[in-house]
Amino acid sequence: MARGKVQMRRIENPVHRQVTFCKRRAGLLKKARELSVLCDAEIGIIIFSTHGKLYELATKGNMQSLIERYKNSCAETQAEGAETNQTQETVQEISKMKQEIDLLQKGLKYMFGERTMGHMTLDELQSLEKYLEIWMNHTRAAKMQIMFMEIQALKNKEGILKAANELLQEKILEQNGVYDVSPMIADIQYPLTIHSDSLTIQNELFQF
Amino acid sequence: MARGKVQMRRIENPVHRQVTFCKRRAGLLKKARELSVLCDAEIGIIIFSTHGKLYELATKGNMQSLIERYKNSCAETQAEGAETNQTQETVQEISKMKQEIDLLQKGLKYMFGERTMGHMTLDELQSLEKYLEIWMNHTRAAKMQIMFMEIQALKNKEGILKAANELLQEKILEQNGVYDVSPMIADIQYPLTIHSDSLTIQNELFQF
DNA sequence: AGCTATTTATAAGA
DNA sequence: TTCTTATAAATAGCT
Repeated sequence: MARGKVQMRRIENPVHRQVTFCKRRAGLLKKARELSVLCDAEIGIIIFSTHGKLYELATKGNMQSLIERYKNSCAETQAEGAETNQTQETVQEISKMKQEIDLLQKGLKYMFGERTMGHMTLDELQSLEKYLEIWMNHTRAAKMQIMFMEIQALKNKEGILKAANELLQEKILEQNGVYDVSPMIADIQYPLTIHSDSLTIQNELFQF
Repeated sequence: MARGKVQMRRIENPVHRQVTFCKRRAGLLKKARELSVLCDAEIGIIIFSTHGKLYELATKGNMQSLIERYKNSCAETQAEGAETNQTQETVQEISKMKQEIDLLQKGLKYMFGERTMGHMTLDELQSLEKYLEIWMNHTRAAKMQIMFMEIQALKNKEGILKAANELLQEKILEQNGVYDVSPMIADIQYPLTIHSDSLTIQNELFQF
């Protein structure tokens, strides 16, 4: 496209190919981001280089949620058993978050649109993004703590229950030396469905 | 890119946006095919238009196999359930975070200090803070998911243990009708100390 | 990694 | 949609 037309076939010179890969890859991802912004589209790109190195882009949310959406959109219902229930509710949460992200993007455009964005280089924007990220840790930390306490409480509960189980088993063995109770735990079916109450914390944390 | 520079923001005119979407989508897919041929790369593109219509491209094989390859390639990154307990590392992480917060505050002053901060009202700053917060959800979401899975796993464990307890208590009552075992749980001391291994998730979540 | 001469992509208009 | 065309972007070949 410059200094000579290029033939649409695999570039045989490895150095030349690597350079072109690098340049065009950057160009492709830029174009994708532009299309996403200009036309409000959700775009995901996965690139594997000749030697298997992965490059990816997901313009909204993450690649995982995009792939989920893709699979849903393809209507290829793969019966994967109970594990699908978990991801399904998670996907719902993610789409809810996507709405929040859209809101933000509009907000940020309002805040920065004409004032600074236009005068900032890509490097500056990347730095800004990093600063914002670090700053938010401060705000998040408090909310995170709630979650850690929740986890801790659950782990404590687990410990208590395990100890109780052991004592109860000992008690049984005292009373009946030959009866083996350990298979009892294995018999209890593992509950895979995420119950709505387990998502309460999530909702609280995303309210501001 | 012709007959006038275009601003990188959502095109508000729906007709204009649709036309641009159509043109740029074609351009993007063409670029992807070119890159794939020239550099022998495997490329997959998924595009969802504003109204959810799906457009896709997979340069080698089909999208399904590409997604499989993608997941395999990602699997390396997702270290699962590595709960190594190291209180020292946690402390180091916290001080590292404090440094990052300081860095950020300096960075923000640099970014906004003389340019816009001085011209922003308190209301504007508060709005800004809120927007930043919402934006960060995007980045956090993936990490949050790990925590929710952790919580879910613990709740499942709890459920199993509780059920096991009940069965064990029933068993005891069967064998000894007068012995009351319920106080046993209350007798176990509640562990208030947060053990270091429960903070491992925190470390992972604050790494970028 | 930068630098241009060219080729491409595409915004606006028809 | 599709075509045209003036212009903005991307980038091939070199350093």
